[in-house]
Amino acid sequence: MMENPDFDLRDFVPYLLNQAAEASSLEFQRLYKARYGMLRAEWRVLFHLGIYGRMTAREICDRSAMHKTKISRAVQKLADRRFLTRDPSDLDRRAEHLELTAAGSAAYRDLMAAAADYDARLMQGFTAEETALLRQMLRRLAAMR
Amino acid sequence: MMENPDFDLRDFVPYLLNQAAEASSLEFQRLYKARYGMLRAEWRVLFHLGIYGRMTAREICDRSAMHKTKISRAVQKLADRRFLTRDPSDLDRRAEHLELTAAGSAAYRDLMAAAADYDARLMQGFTAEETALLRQMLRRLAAMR
DNA sequence: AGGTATTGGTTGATTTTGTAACTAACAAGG
DNA sequence: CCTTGTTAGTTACAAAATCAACCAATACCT
Repeated sequence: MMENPDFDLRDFVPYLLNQAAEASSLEFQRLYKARYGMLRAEWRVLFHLGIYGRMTAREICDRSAMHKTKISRAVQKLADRRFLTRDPSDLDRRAEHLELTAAGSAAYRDLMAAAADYDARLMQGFTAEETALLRQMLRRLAAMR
Repeated sequence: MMENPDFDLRDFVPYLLNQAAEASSLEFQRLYKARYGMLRAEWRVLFHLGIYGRMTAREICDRSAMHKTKISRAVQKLADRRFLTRDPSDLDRRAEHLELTAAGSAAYRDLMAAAADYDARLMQGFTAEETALLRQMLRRLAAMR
């Protein structure tokens, strides 16, 4: 527990991360909200299913580190909008396999393209090396939980 | 709007930022919650007043990019706990100058030391150069809003 | 001065999130 | 089988965030 009298809270990494996360999410958030009326949890579930394909809520939970109630509610809304189907598992009748419908898949591809575009814009002031290092550091920090 | 068919959403910077922000905030959040029963908004107001000294809610709002209702409620709670005093401004009678009390100041210094410590632990797997670059990039991303 | 717009700050209603408790299904051990 | 423990997912309730409306003070404009 060493003291550091020169520490400036404006440099506190969790604080900076939160500021950067909020600022960088804002515009994209408006996009999926405006286009599909989605919340962040819904967008995340959508994109997990888009990337990994058919999977259960539990698997999304493991991979995304979202809380299971958030996922449960997001899945419900996406199912209401016919963006995904729920298919009870034969092996474990508690679990359901979730899978994007054609509409869900289209929304996923649309938002994925928008995200790629947005990401490029966001990072355009940085070099490729800086961006790669940033991603790598963020992944490590995220994995520390 | 150029297409990038190779883009992986797991590399989407806003997503990584959110994951890293959440993971890195978690432990520290528990600390100020346990020690002072504070919410994140309260801790932020506290530390803005600790850093900048006497200032109004509006100034905190500008500097922190928190919503004014969150600040208003955080200020109320901190005032209830006698962590700050509210002093109506002479120049503008709508505004109040906020200032930490001795107790508020002590809490600030305590948490500030804990933050410094936590920050060091968080970044100990990275080089000083990497950490400096990370901070710099986060500041730029945060300022983009 | 008088009218209108803007600003600092608060409040209440609505939405979203987090916490716990719960149901139903499975699993392991005897 | 029967008990105990665990797991997938949902629901109910409490805590918190967001949004719109609001009040009072100030600024702007003529």
